[in-house]
Amino acid sequence: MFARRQLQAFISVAELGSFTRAADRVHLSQPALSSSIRKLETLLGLSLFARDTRGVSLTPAGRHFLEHARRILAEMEQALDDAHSMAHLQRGLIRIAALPSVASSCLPRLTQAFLTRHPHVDLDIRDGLARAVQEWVNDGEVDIALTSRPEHEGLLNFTPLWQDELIAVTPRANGTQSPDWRRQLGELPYIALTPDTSIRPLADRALQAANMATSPAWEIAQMSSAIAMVRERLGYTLLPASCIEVFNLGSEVQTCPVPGIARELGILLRRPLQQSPALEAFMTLLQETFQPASAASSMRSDSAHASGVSTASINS
Amino acid sequence: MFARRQLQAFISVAELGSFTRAADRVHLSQPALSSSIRKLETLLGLSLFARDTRGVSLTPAGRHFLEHARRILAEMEQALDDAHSMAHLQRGLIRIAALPSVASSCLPRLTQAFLTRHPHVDLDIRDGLARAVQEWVNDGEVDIALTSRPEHEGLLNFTPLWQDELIAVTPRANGTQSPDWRRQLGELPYIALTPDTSIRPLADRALQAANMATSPAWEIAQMSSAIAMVRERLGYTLLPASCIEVFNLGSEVQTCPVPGIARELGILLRRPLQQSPALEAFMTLLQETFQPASAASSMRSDSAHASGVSTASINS
DNA sequence: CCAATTTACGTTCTCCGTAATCATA
DNA sequence: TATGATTACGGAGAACGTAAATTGG
Repeated sequence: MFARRQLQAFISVAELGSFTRAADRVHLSQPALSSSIRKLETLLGLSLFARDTRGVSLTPAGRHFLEHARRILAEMEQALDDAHSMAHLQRGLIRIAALPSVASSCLPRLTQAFLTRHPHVDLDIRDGLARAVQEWVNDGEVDIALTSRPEHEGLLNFTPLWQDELIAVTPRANGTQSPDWRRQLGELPYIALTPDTSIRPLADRALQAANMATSPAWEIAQMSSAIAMVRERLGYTLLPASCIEVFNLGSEVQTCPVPGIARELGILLRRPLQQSPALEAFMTLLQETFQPASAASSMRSDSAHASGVSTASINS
Repeated sequence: MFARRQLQAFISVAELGSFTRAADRVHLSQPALSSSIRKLETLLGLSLFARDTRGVSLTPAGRHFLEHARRILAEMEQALDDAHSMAHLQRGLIRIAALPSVASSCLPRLTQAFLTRHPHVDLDIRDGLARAVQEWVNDGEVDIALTSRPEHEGLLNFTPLWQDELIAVTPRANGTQSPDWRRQLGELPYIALTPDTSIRPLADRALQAANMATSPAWEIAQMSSAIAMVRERLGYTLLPASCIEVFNLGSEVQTCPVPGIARELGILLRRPLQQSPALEAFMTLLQETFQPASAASSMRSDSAHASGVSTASINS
């Protein structure tokens, strides 16, 4: 009851003062419209129109109901419009969290690409250290995060997309460079990032694997600070490769890849997945960016509804 | 689309976070509810819920639509309530017009009786001369009028209910009273009401039929003024019988019925009839008051809908 | 007789419940 | 395995259109 067409029919009859013309406007046969109005009257328990062979006019109750009907219909139309706008990405909001390294390397490019495609969707981006990012996803404060794999997934769902190699950042040596990164370090102190970063456990593992001391001489939160200390020859540090293009390392510093150990970066979502069309489009962009060739390996996208409603899901 | 139950179903699922429990609440089988939600999603073109084996949760679009759904549903409920209140005479308004003679004689009693039956219905009563009353009905300013029969009915519909006899109001004679009203008048001047009253043409016809002069010595708008003039022995006047119980005639005045000539009083409506339940109840009261025995002569009341919607009509 | 609405009736589509299937913890 | 959602399918009911009847000028 109170279907949309029924209300439109009623309003049309009220406005046109004629069943015949109203039936024409709402694309219904005149008897069907008559029956529809009669249903409405039965439902409400009173007459809405004063019938006369020469057209019809509203009863007082009908006039009163007309106001309700207009409000209901307007609200319905707006709900439809809103939903369609969202579905067609004419509006929407994605709250994105990212590690600082991601936020300062590839995320800006992704953002730019996404906004070019969907200029009417708002992006809310915040950056933070791994632990904070994980909390945001867990608490539903953000819809999606680009971060490292969490230790315990729980309700979280991590999909790896790319790997970030570690590099050793050392003061520039006077002699020739050694291809072995461990030779470069010599007896320099270890400038570590703080334990709440995603780099720190990785760096420690790399040092351990190389039989080197993991006890840091310094613990620094910001990568830029660590680099500055290296420039002053206070020690060496291990950073994600992506930071090379982010920071101005300067001539006093040289870098050397640390093979074998890499950081998994990817998408962190909370289950159950709250798929909005905008988020879906963003994940499609991620997929195209990081897996341009294969579209069926670890990312799977399947349409659910014939009418364009699709539920893409990314699983590891 | 956007049926009431569908919105209730959606809201229930959103609130309970479970199809099963929501199905129980809205008295639907769980598959039926699932299908109903699916229809809604197809209509809107997006997913409203993030499905998970352990319950469901709203997507951002779903959260947004929930606000719309609540507003639409609330408006629907209120429209239903309003209509039912009107239908059950828990509220309503009747705008009534009446001639001064009616408004000061039988209408107050009718009003009292109606308000006793239906204390929640508002009555808007205005009195005026015949011409004005007719205009009000014609312009839709009132819903019903208790007045005399108009000269040209046109879109108007008059149903006679009772007759108002004419009486001659004369200064008290010293000698014995004559049974013939014409003897009482002697050579007294004629104090007439103004031509826009319904009495005047009637009074003139009565005088004409009795071969008496119809040229008035005075023309007065208010009956009370005419009576006061008779008390001063300025002449005689012809008034509706109902005014006897309205005005304090005093001992200086005596009245005498004028047989044969009577004023038809009744209901004046505009076509098409705008039947509200309240107006219908009022007309039922009129019918009972003026035709307590016969219910089928000139007043006909027939039920239209099984659900209590009835369309009473009064035709001559 | 004409214009407009209502009634009658058959077809089609939708809604809904039962039963079976699927997915996940 | 147990819980909860979806699919499959069949019947009851609603929506709709065509055609005939009704009403009032």
